[in-house]
Amino acid sequence: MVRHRGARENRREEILLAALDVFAQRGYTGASIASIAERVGLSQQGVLHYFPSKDRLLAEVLRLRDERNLDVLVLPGEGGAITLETVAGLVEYNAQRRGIVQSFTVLSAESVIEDHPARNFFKERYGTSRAWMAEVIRAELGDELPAGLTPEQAAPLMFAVMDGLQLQWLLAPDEIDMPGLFRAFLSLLKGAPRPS
Amino acid sequence: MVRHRGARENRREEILLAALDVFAQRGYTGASIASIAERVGLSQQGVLHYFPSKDRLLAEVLRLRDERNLDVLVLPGEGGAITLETVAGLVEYNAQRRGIVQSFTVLSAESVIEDHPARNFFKERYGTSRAWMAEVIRAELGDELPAGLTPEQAAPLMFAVMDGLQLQWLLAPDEIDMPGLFRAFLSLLKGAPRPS
DNA sequence: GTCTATAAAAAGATAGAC
DNA sequence: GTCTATCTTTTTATAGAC
Repeated sequence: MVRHRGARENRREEILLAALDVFAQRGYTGASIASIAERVGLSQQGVLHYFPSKDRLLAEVLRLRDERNLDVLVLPGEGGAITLETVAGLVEYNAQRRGIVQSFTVLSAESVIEDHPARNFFKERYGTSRAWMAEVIRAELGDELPAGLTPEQAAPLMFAVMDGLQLQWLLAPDEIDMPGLFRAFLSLLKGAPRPS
Repeated sequence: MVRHRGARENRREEILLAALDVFAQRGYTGASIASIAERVGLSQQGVLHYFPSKDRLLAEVLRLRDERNLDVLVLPGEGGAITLETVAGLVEYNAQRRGIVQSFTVLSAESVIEDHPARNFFKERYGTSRAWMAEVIRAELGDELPAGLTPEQAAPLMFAVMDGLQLQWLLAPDEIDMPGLFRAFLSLLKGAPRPS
């Protein structure tokens, strides 16, 4: 690890954060390396010194964002165990990080395009996420959910609700109570009795 | 209405369909007018003759796609009434129109970007959609849903599930049974008893 | 490590010929 | 109605100076 003098100990991370921001505001296709460079006071070529291409920059941005989310997901859990409450907490956290949510929403949807550099990342990410979410659900609610659902069915629905709510919330933050609606969905899964 | 001779009675619609296709494959930002033009055997300027700008082209594409969906939604309903079964039918229909779904997924997510030309379209679209969906739910399931949910809460969840499942399905069609999972969510809403 | 210079391609849009 | 020509801007990326 090479050390540099001055305030700029880690330009790389600085660039990654700026890139996440710009991708959020313009999407991957719409973002230019130059605009990212501007944020950190570099020239376009200065950025390309750290990341050989735009594709690679995106790849590393996604890895960073995943690490951060993992932090939020795992840290509050007791003993590292993820619960449905932890997940609800993540949604609450997201409701206060519009930029992060927006970057994720735009990039994941963009990734369905053929040959998109992030396509594989998101495909695998959803695959593994569904797997551990099914286990979280099973551990907490058992094998039999309301209406005969299985944890394996509930898991993709969970992420669908999260993603879909994010989209509506980004478009109309005042109309959509994202955490509240997510918790409403959770209570549907838990089969809680009506308060009547 | 001017009439032209030959097979090309309506170039405009031809272009709109091609544009929908290209937007699906590359997103709005990533799509070029030239690539759309190529599909219909025109030059870039040939397309610009019918639509003054890329923004306007997008606007008309979205209007077209909405009309089509409305067809699917309303036609099968008896007497024009939309039911939850009609909505499930729409999801089934979508599962066989990957291109359409992809264009919607990419464009709607892109639209959350500031100053995106489709932003207002989607914001209003979701707003009105949630309103009529809440009424559809109320008409069919009444005012009290499982776990104390209201139709006004269920409506955004419904669209969230639809959109979120589309994303996962586009990335992994073999892993995600989109219509089946949507029906599973519906049964959750209906509070159907477990088949045990 | 960061810059200037530069290449090479592609984009949206306008003007005007036919 | 469709084209060629052209303008202007922007893009990613390379080469090489300091």
